[in-house]
Amino acid sequence: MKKTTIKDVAKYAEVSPATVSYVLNGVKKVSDDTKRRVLEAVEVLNYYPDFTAISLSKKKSNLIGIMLPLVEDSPASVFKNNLYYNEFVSGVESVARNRKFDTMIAGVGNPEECRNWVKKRNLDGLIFLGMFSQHLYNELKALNIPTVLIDTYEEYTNLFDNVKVNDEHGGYLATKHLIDLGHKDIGFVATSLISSPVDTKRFEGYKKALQEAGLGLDKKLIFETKDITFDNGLKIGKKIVNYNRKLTGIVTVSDVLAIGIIKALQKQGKQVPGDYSIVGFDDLTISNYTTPSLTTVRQDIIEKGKTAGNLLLNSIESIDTEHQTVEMPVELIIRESTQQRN
Amino acid sequence: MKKTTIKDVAKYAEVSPATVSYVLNGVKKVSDDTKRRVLEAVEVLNYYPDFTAISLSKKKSNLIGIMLPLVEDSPASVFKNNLYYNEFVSGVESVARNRKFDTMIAGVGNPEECRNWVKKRNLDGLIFLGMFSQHLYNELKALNIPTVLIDTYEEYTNLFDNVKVNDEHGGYLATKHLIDLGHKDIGFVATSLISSPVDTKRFEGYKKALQEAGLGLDKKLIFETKDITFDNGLKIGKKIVNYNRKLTGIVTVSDVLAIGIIKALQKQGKQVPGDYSIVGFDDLTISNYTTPSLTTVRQDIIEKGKTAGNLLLNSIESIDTEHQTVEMPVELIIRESTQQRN
DNA sequence: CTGAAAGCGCTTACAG
DNA sequence: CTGAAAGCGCTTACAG
Repeated sequence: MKKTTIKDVAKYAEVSPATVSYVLNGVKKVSDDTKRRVLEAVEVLNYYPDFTAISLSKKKSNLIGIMLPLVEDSPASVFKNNLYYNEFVSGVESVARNRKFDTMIAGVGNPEECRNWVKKRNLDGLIFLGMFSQHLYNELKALNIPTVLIDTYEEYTNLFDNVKVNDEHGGYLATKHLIDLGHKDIGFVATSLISSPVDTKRFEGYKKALQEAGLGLDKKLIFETKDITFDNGLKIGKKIVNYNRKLTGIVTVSDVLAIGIIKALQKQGKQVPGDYSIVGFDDLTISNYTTPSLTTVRQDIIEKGKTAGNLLLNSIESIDTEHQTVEMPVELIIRESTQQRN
Repeated sequence: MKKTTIKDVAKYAEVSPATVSYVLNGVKKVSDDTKRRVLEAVEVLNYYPDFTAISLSKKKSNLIGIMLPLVEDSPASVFKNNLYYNEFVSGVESVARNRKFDTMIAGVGNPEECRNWVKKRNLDGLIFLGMFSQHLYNELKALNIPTVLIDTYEEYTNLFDNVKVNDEHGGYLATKHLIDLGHKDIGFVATSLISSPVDTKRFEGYKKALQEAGLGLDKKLIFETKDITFDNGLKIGKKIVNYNRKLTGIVTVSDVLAIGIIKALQKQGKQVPGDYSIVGFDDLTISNYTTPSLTTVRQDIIEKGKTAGNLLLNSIESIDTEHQTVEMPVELIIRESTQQRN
């Protein structure tokens, strides 16, 4: 079955291919009569323009890329551990689809790889999910294509569009909630306070809440772990059970971590929220599934993806010309993992 | 920064663009000396061929598509509920990447949409995740591009490559496990035994195990629900608590359903596995996170994605010319949601 | 308002 | 072994 091309349409409508292109692109004033004939031909022949050809001649692919950190040579494991990405990608995809863009996903190992990918596929724009080296951002800048960064606080980051979340407020809400429930010995679990600006922000909120309540900051109550995995949550949970410090409330930087901690506590015969009240962060779909279900700071991740997608597309279509930073709101969702202190 | 093209390389190497193309494609015998000069030029100029152009002239895009059922006009909600898809897509992506293909994801609303997408983007192959109408498959056949179907049992399905799982054996393993633990009153929870062939197969396994053990089949112990969601699990769980039939073991067609059921049982003050032993299906990442963690029939979903990807790419590259059906193995993973009957 | 022609960056018979 | 030329399916100054 031979593919219908613009020539076929032109022939059928008895005009030139150029004219067909004009009406399809809404460019120039084509007479109504001609327009009608072309549209009819398109209809009859069931014609759909070849994006590859359009892409080549317009130098625009209608394709955006979402870059993920590459682990073990494939984004697979990232997806497996980080339920968060999943929903984010869906959000982006959904706005892209509505605006006639397709979206591709790729893991980025090194800056060269990223650049090549953009060149190879003529990507119109990029969304970066996760943290990358400054070197990469320099490359990006040189590439000079619309780019939006997610959850970055680094300085050189202002050169791009940004979507982030009110992390400080999130940390504050979680901590305040525990304080309101009567907890006084509240721990904070994060990946790394120095290398993760996001966690640092949340920590600021934690400190602020403590301070407001006249509670001191006990450095012994701060737990750091390498990255956000269930297993790391497990480890911290075990540590907490045998800890030589009083501790009844735990603020966490991620649901997955919180779930791991709860699981470990339960295994050691502890009750949540009976013995420990725990707050997560993100409100993943699964936070509802666990027992106890998780009290958490919700960020609307799909909405975040949509926002990033719209920002990017606006920039591609020159609707917004200046770099913007959008901060998404955050909300405390109270479920079963927290309760009044005994 | 102007893009480096094949002409630039040709000029630098003092050959024709055609020759550059030859060496890059390993076609025809180019003299070693020429080859060396070309390769050097490529290196020096940091040249990467434009896939868009290649795609247009070769009529091959090095792009494969994964089609998902479209819910609410976007695949977003599908992803949100079906943690399964997520891992599958990662598997496909990972083999595609290794074989120099990129992969795109799209929701498919109707057959036309699907066809247009293939034409628009010159997709080389398609993977279908989920169930679609026979009408769609007819369209597909007409499109005549390599296609692999996942988990289908319908007859017209033999016209394509297939990847499925040993569903019957899975149902058997789950049921046998409960029987071995002393359970005699074992329920079966599925979506729809008539409209879902996958569930029917698993049900066959369930029946077989009962029969082998000399246990009768009680139709009152079969629960059907519309689709696989946590909420539907919740509903069935509630129903089970107040059921007028003895029931201590539950075989389920999905982890998400099982988790919902457990949650509902726990809410009503029941113990799992104390009062009920429950077996899931899939072994999603999160099955480890719940309390109790889930005994389940594991299918290696990432591996399934990889298999589908390889099948598709083999077919695209004419390595395999005949339609194949691959059946993936299944394995019982015993965790905390099942125990000896009291 | 409409069309001929050149161009986007590659590939591939064909000729030599 | 190498290259000139036509072609893939579009778009877009430019001319009329």
